[in-house]
Amino acid sequence: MSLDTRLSGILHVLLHMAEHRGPVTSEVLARAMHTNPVVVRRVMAGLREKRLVASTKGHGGGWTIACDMERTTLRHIYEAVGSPALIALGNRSERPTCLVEQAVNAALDETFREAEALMLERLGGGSLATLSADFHARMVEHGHSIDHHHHNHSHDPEHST
Amino acid sequence: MSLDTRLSGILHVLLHMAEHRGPVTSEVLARAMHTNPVVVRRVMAGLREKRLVASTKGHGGGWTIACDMERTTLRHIYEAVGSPALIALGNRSERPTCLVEQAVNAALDETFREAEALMLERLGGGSLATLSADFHARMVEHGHSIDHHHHNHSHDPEHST
DNA sequence: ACTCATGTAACTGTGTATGTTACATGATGG
DNA sequence: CCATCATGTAACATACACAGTTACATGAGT
Repeated sequence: MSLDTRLSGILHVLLHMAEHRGPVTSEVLARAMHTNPVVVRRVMAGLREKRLVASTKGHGGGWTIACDMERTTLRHIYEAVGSPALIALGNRSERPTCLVEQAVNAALDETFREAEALMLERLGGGSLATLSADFHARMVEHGHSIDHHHHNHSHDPEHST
Repeated sequence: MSLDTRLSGILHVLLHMAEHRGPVTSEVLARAMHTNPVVVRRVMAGLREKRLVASTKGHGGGWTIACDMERTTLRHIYEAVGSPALIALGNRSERPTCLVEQAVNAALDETFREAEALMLERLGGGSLATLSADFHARMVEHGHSIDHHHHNHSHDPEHST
């Protein structure tokens, strides 16, 4: 089965935005994410509805973070992209009349619910700030080498990736 | 995303088989599962390789359970159907050179791994016998009413669902 | 031999995430 | 005020995996 990568992608994009002072265009974010600007806008639209990011049009426009990164968790982001299914397995039929199927569903649903709850709890326990801090730690670990990441530390945000 | 229902379906089928004395044909199992006989054979092929079920051709042929239902766990069945992905989310790229993406992947992978481990543990903790017992308990609860499940208790296995 | 049932290949159907093109809308700057 | 830039969105194309279907070969039983 092909996996849903919207959460992964949008987190990547948000962390890049956090390193910028001004707005970042979909065009720039799309290059960092190796995808199309429209895909970025499509996913960002969900975050904008939740006021996690803001967009401005025209010259010098683009996307900016509009939330407190300390308070915003990965779960908030997950929900903003539409709360896609976390578990890849399912039952053949909900509300079956067959008792055999009811027993099977009950056993599997229990397992699925537990795993889903665990994932939501873990996502709710990590903030964007924590994630960004982890990124910075990795940067230090790599000796701030610009070659090994997509962000540059120059004072000109126009040339960052 | 559409869910993988092979585990659910095959468990349904196995529990029905457990109520039968002789072999059960793909045709009969397919009707209980509301699907096509070929789909049943396709999934059962994986179980046969693991010697969990056996198949016989010709008159009076069909599928029979070839394992100890006390010792066989849902995890064994899960693996027999090919260990499909449990988690529906993924990273946009494995082994990224971008440190931002590495940080994102690390955070998500940790969560995914934990949830996956939990699911495998739960699946490994439930046997086919337990599941079958749960089914029988449900049957008692419903006053053994034949109308509410697909299995009949007559002495003629040829007319069971 | 005839029938029944599995074994399997090949093809189709379907749903969803993703990618792309096209164009409208609105903001900025000269 | 008009050209440019960037978002907003619809519409369509693509990719992929599970599920369903058709067709036919193989082997077992009567």
